[in-house]
Amino acid sequence: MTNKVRVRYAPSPTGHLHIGGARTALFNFLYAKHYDGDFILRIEDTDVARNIEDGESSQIENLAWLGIHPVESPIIGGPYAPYRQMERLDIYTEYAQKLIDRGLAYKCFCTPEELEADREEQRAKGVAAPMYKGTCRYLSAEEVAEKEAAGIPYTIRFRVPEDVTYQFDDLIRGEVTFESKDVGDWVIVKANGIPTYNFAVVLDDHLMEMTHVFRGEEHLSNTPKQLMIYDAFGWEAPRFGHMTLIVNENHKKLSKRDESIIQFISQYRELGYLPEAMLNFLALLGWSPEGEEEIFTMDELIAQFDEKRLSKSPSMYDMHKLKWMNNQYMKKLSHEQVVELCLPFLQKEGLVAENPTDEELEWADKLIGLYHEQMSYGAEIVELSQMFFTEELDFNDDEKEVLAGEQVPEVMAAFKEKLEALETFEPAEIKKAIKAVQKETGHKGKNLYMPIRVATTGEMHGPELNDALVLLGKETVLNRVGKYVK
RNA sequence: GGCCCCUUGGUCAAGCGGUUAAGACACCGCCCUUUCACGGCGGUAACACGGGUUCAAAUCCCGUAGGGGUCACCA
Repeated sequence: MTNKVRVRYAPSPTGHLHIGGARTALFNFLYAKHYDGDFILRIEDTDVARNIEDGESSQIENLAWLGIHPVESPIIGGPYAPYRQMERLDIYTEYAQKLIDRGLAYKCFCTPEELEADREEQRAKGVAAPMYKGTCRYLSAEEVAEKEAAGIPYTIRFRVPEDVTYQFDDLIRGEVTFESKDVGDWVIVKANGIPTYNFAVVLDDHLMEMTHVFRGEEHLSNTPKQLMIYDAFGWEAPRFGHMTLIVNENHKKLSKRDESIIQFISQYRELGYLPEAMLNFLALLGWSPEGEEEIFTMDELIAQFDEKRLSKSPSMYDMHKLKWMNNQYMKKLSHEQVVELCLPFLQKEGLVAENPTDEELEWADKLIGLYHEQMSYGAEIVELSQMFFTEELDFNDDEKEVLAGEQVPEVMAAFKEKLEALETFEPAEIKKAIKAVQKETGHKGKNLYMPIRVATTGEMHGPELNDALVLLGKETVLNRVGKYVK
């Protein structure tokens, strides 16, 4: 047996690829690649009711978009196929039977209602952590046979040993210890014959020869249950590494229902974020590089990834930083690439025609170029360039103050006059016109440029003025300037 | 509430017994730009608390407090 590193990402196809899932997949992937191991994808689809139709394909597709490619998966196949749990049911049944045969698991005929009532009762009595009280634990063979013959549905429960201490050396947290007395006999196979997560995951990880498992901290308390199964079969457990949770601004685990944060990779893709930036950003969520550099390509991440630098405390999801990160990558794009990325957003809003003429295309091309440096993500072009598409400009207090300057009417009148005299409306011409205004009125610097900028663009911060005015068009500029001439 | 994990600036985070306690995002200021953006420079701002151990503690140990996770026939 080789000791090649084998890790996996095992999503349930109950939804699309989530930030947390992507981060988990990425860290497993980086770990595998760093140690020249295998990264595999397994689908945990045992919650039949919650599976959604395109869950699996969406997971795979978005992972691929990020550049995370498994070497074994339900699509690619591999030596440990099948990679969908629902196609491995025989395996789970077989191993569950082995446990029953050895008295390590038993059939439980309690109904969900009974169990629920029991939990309620325990809680009412003030029991801190209600657990299965073991009604069916000591059923005789005859009783079991009788109930089965009567067609009563049953689950299979694991017979949790008494007074066993489960300890493991977490790659991230160090020694972690749990006591078996704190966990009740738990269900390993549901009444529908499908295994539960904590049971199936062990069989699969063992059978697929996983050497390491990096997963979210929410799984920490599942670990003792899984360890019980490894013990029961006499298998060696993989090394676990429980990664920090990604939390929101209230320090709570990101919930898929939380709408304050965009949580699905596909949504970022749709907003025009770049996969390289997302990847880079995700890599910094709960992991830190050795030096001060923060911008990394996938290959650099693979080279640098070190499980010892995985953090223990939660990472707050920082949208600001993501935008900054994406901007870093946007700036590296060529002009053509940015246009390709942004144009569809303008078209979707109806700001640029679906089938633009050459002139329209050239205009849009320049417009996008205006914002290349400052843009955080593709869709942002729409709000950034908003002033090109509205009739009435809105001014905030600072902007109104600029326009209320006493020199404004004079500057505007002069500027209007110069513009009207222009034969061509080109950046260089406009620049000259503004200079002429300066000479004529004696106003310069902010007193000169700001009123012009605000009156024409509605913003104090914006793109290169001369270029913007050209794209705005002489008529519009004259119009907007005209409003401030007495 | 039981169990488990965590605790350095607003946020992420370096630090592994001796440092003026890095860096990044955000914020503020200055410079560049006769404007803006980009960029550059600089600034505000942190070791939760209490006990130990030690010549020396952000770093090790024990408590306390706070936060989080988890307690399903979900994964």
